[in-house]
Amino acid sequence: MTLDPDLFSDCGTDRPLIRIGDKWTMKIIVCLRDGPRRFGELIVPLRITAKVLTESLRAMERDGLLTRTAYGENPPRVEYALTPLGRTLLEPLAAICAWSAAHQPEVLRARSA
Amino acid sequence: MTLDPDLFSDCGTDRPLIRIGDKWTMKIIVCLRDGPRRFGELIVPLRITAKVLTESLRAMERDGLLTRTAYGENPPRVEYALTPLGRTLLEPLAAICAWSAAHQPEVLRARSA
DNA sequence: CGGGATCCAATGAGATACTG
DNA sequence: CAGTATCTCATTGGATCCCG
Repeated sequence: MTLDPDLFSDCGTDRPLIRIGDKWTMKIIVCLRDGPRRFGELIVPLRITAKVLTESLRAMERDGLLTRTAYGENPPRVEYALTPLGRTLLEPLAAICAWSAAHQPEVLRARSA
Repeated sequence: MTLDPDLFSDCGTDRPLIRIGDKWTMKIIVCLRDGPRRFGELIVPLRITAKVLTESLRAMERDGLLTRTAYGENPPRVEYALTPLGRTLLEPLAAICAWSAAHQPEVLRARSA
């Protein structure tokens, strides 16, 4: 059987809906797993610049994956927290992590050959 | 509890091992799911240029996800097939597809708001 | 502290033309 | 048919400086 020429026509854009494989989305999800975090708290483990972190957080906020809460204090304090929707991403994330953990050596062996 | 500054230090590179979210890898896996396919057969549903398809296939071959078999015929015939390792990617792929199918409307609603 | 503004480098990927 | 060779462009992400 030959492949359907329109096999991927229902994908909307040509990218997957959520850029699940981009550099930051999944790592941010992991960082927020155990509760809300502040901007400066996220910067440290991610080793990300403020600009890129801001862009990533805004994009995830637009998609309903997390919420941004600014408290009118001085110095300013802002907290980011996963929404229930964002939390559902933990499941496919776990599947990818499991695959990676299970097959990483195999890939590295193939790559070095 | 504050975040471990070295939370992601064991990730090797800063990218996930397999670029599971890049534009082509997963789509190619889907195309090869039901058996070997020829180069020209892959081009049609993917709507990809020959150059990019070649690059993607070579990268996946290096990682041991698929095999390339050239038959010494004229006109040339080349077939690509998933390895057992490549086939194991179908599982996390299914998890992502399930998430996308389940939550796509929700994301689109958030995005348009 | 939590950004915004600006500039810049690397990568991915498309278009086009050519070939064994 | 199954590529290769160039060229070009858009996007991502990093560096640096500045601000309320």
